Amino acid sequence: MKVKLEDVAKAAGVSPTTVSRVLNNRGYISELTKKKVEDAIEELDYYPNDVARSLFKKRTNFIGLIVPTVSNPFFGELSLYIENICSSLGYKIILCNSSGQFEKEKAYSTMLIRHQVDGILVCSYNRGIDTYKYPKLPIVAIDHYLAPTIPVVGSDNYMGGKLAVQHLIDRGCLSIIHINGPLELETPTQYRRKAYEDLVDNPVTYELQFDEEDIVLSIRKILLERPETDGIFASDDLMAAACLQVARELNIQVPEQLKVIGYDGTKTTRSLLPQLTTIKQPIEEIAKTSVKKLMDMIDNSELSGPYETVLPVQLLINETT
Amino acid sequence: MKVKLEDVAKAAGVSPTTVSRVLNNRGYISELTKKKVEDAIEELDYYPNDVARSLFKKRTNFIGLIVPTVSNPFFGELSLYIENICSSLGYKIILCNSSGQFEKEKAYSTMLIRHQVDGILVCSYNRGIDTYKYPKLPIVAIDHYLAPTIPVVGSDNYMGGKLAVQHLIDRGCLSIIHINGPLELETPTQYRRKAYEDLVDNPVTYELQFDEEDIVLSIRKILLERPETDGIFASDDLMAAACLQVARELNIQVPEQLKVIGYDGTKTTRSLLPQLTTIKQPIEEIAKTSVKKLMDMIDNSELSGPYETVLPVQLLINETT
DNA sequence: GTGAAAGCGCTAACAA
DNA sequence: TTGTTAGCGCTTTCAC
Repeated sequence: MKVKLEDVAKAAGVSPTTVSRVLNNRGYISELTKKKVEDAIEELDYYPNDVARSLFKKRTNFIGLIVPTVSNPFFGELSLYIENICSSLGYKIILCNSSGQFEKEKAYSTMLIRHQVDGILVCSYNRGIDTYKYPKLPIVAIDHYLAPTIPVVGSDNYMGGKLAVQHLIDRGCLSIIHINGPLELETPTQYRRKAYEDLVDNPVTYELQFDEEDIVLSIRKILLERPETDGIFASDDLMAAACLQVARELNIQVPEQLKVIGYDGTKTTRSLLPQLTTIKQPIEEIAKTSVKKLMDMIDNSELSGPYETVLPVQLLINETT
Repeated sequence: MKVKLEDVAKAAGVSPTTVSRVLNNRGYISELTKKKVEDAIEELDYYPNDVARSLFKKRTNFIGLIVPTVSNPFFGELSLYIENICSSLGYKIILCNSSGQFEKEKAYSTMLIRHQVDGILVCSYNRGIDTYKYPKLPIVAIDHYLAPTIPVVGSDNYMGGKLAVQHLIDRGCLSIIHINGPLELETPTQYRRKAYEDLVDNPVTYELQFDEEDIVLSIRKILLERPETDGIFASDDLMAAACLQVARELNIQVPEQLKVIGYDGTKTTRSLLPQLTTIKQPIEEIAKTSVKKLMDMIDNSELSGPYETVLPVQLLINETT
């Protein structure tokens, strides 16, 4: 059996209450008793049971984090920051990779509620999950509009799209296409797309719904069909990389014949593909802001501050444009 | 207040036990009672409290996952697979990014024990964390030797190093250097390094202890100091990418003048940098095997099967060699 | 400065 | 087929 508080109490010759007091630094304890208890804890290698504690306190210090997939550089980096910040505040992260699937996300949200998480951070793509309406459950959405009552933290997608497309135009592109990826089923990229459509005369947006290999195939098809294309605004850096790969295969010179701009600008991308011109999202700021907002909601049980927070993005000009 | 089992019982006009039975599909219940209870659950929007359940059952279905950082493509991908598999088995992941720091990892392991996790998966780099000795706590280490009693799952690092270096030799490299990164403080890369040192006449290994920007600087310095270098075996793909970047800056032609091989071969790398020749680790297999082993330990409370599992790696030849 | 007792929400003997 | 009761390990009034 695991050693429990009662065992420590017996070993120290005091009551459970006293041990609890030592553990939580609460109330008056004599130095001597404190020492005895601490020795017993040490001696028995005792770890308090946080499940029991959570049950009593009605607070778990767990935060649920729902992302499409932590293997995507953007969400991986975001998850890292979020976890780090939460950890420094005494919160733990339950990681959920929804794959962008409605059913999965729904199952995860139910699971999180049953586990009594203190709050949920959602960066996934599905609307209409009514679990999120669970009374007084603090939720912050990242870059998505989940429901009218759920606050949103994100970066300026319209501005990002505008910066990207305007940059291509400035560089002399005359036939710019826009490529959207499989993960981007809803909200945020719509603004990037809107910016593109607002700035370009005959917008052509491709929505690629497939995975990796298919993406390369699709892009090859697109470039072969539209040889006049001289600019691509990809909705994320992975897409952009696929464009570069296809261009290499087809002997299209980048940036001379074709300019490519991506989106996200994660550290991973900047390390693996430093040539890529891209729109850099303020990932750490998004993490900080969303966690802060969630903590506010947890502590005050209501939303303070703005319903929506929009953080600035940045154009990183490199060699692909 | 949250609605609890008792509320459901009252609403359905039955005892708490009966509700519990319906919830767990245990024992005999008449269809009628079952229906009444289910209606009440629906009506009240009741979610069982898994904290209470865990306390009673002495089982949380939580698995702790300790990685250096989930933002690294290798660990990001590994975490995804691990979480997916665990989720399909009814387990939840508590994510811990240790940054490879001893103190952090120690704090995380204590936290996990206090939260009564059913097991821990460790892919971090610190030895001598005595928390891992906690009685009968199932632990599986990924690619690291934590302690003699903790089983290890990993890929064949020596073979990986050998494949990489032999490939460079086969391609005609005469002056091959090896670059090790900041995250790689211990075990697994040592075998890669050993293979390198076994195969090369005058091995020169650089251990870069700094972060991103410094790495590029260091590599530039190395290449300027050793212009005869015609082959680099980097200990991971990010390092390799930094080498390529420096080569570009210095106008060194890859692969003509310099050949570069990386390590890991994640999907992210293969998307962002498909030109890179690398050693591909069987990430999904590592995830499957380590979770399976952990589940065995949880269910049988002892280790079955081999203490160490070594999975095969694969040489992916691309354009940088 | 310390202890006794009740209870957090749930489950599982054991009875009925 | 259903209910009564005790208890998982902890914290916290309240009493001493």
